[in-house]
Amino acid sequence: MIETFETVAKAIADPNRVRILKLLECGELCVCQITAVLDLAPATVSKHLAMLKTAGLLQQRRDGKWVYYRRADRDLNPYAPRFLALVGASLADDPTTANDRRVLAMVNAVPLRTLCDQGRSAFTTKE
Amino acid sequence: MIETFETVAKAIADPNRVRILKLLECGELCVCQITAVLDLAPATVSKHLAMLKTAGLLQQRRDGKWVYYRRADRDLNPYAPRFLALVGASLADDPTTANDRRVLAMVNAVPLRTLCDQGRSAFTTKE
DNA sequence: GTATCACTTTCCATTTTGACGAAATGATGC
DNA sequence: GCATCATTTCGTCAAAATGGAAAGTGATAC
Repeated sequence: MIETFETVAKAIADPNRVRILKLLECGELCVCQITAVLDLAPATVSKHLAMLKTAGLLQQRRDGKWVYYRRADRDLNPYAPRFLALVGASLADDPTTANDRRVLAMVNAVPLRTLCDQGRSAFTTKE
Repeated sequence: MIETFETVAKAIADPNRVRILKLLECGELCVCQITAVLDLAPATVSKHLAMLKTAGLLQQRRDGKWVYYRRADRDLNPYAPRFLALVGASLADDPTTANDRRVLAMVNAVPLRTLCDQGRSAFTTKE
């Protein structure tokens, strides 16, 4: 019980994982899109996503080569919904959150193929 | 902002600190009482309490030699109330929480002086 | 004043975490 | 079959977290 609680609490206790949760409030995203916004190594993002999934906060869906993550709708962890609600009610006016959303808009403007090929430079070097 | 959030989230992400928060739902407690229930070194408990206080989850009060901690009533951290509510709504039927409350009852049955002198043995070796 | 007591701070050892590159996986497309 | 591509797992490292013993603080009692 308390171990289950701990798993979710620890999952929330990292700023990059919270950024991921805030991003996914706008809808599901592919790993390469999340990677582009966070500006971290793919391996790092993948591990964060795995932890959030283990904590029951996220669910996974594969579509061809791409893997999409979204906020969990079924509750695999009894504490997950409460934590998701808490994150949802927090950081609405946080600068990092706001900036991530701005970057996400640029990411969304680029086709997935281009994004995977060129990574961040697909939109940062776009005058 | 997100750093402030992170501070509280990290404070919650340790089982012993959650145990402390659950204990303090019953009312304020002296450090030696908390130490007796958790069965950890005083230095360790003190450090956990300091972290919870820094996170804005707890407040402190000195009464003579004794220092009492209680859940924060003023919000020093904007996210603290939400986290306190979340913990309050969780782990009601957790075995660790239940056992801690049982031990707390025994601790409360012993005068503070005796408890500080003898520590845990003040009630564990009471046939 | 000094001694004592409850607690806190300062180390230090051990464990855990977060990050990345390199190699492995698993699906697509030829 | 094989090559390619998005993602994951593995191995490694530095940084952070946990726990406790020892020293330090600050209040009480004499």
